[in-house]
Amino acid sequence: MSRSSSNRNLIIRSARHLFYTRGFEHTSLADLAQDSGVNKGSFYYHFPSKDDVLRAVIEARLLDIDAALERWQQEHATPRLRLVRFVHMITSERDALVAHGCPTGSLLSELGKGDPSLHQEAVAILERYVTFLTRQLEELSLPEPRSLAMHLMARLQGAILLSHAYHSTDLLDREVALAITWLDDLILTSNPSHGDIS
Amino acid sequence: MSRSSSNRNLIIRSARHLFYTRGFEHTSLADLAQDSGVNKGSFYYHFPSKDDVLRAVIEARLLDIDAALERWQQEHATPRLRLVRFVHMITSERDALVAHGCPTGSLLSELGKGDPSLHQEAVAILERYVTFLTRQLEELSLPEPRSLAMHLMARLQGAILLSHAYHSTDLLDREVALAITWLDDLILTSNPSHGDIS
DNA sequence: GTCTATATTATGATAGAC
DNA sequence: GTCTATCATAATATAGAC
Repeated sequence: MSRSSSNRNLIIRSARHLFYTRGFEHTSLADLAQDSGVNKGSFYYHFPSKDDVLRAVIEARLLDIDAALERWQQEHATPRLRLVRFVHMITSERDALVAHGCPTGSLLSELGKGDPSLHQEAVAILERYVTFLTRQLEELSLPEPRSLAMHLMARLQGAILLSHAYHSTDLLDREVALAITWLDDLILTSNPSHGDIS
Repeated sequence: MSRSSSNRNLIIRSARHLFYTRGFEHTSLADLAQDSGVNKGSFYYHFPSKDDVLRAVIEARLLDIDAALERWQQEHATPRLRLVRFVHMITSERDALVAHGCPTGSLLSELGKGDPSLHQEAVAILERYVTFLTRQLEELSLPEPRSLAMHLMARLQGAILLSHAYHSTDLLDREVALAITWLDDLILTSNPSHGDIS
């Protein structure tokens, strides 16, 4: 890997972290330069604008998400287990979520007020998860799987928002447990045969 | 009402609108001056800083919310009807919510990354609603009423976030209907006597 | 209380040597 | 590809006349 590609990656690495913890607008190029160790002047060699750093960050997240979803698809035998694995992602990230909110949700919220083109790119992240969830619910032969996927996403996004507002991990844990229960009820009442496999 | 108080109110009025539709950070004092018709120079006569304009906006919203909750308390005979009235607020505001998100949720999200003291003031808005919901659920003798109130808030916040992201009123309407169903199930299964009153 | 400047600072972005 | 220096602008905030 060439030096330039390395510096480019260092910038993206720092940007992922800072855009999440401080927000996109609140992170200056100076912050990024300091955190990454890359000189401010080199910046515009790698990216035409600050917006494009965000685009690169979103692209990097999409790659990570695709890899994770693919992994879950392989590692877990049933759709139910894959759904549970998705919800448990929240438990494993709980501290960061309570401290800084959901990376995707915050981005959506921040970009919702600004550039529509950037907002669309943030929606693409959300859509990756929704598509994954929809596929699992479809495999369970549940009716209107996409609406169910949206419902699950909405519950979790809301749970993270409130947990962040109140700085409460308990609240987050409770909502995660409720979501799992909801999922199980959904699966068992609609198609009992899926219950025992998982 | 003196001239100054009028201008102060004009500023707050514009700020409520612009902070909501464009976000706090994205609204400059120049924007505020233009929209309100109040000269930029007069600004610091009425407010020590831009942050204090936001504080005034939050205060104004708190007053409005308290008035609305009080009204609902009077106008609706049962806790269930008050809860339903709360959820229906979302339906009546649907266009703005889909276009700009939830005023409270956006503010929480934006301030979560910034000044902690301002963030706390935004949480106070949320808390007003949560307290109201908790009281209604308490009157219905439901167990852990505050957790249930948080759950309802989380669902609705999440629903608004996704509806805004996807610009979908249908999604919002579906989630509102689900929330009402959830409420009714909750009330009927836990204490059937409350069902017929409403 | 309101208005016309103006100070100050931060930030995204550029120029050009190396 | 990287660095130093600098520009241009926009935004918060202030000074002071009226």
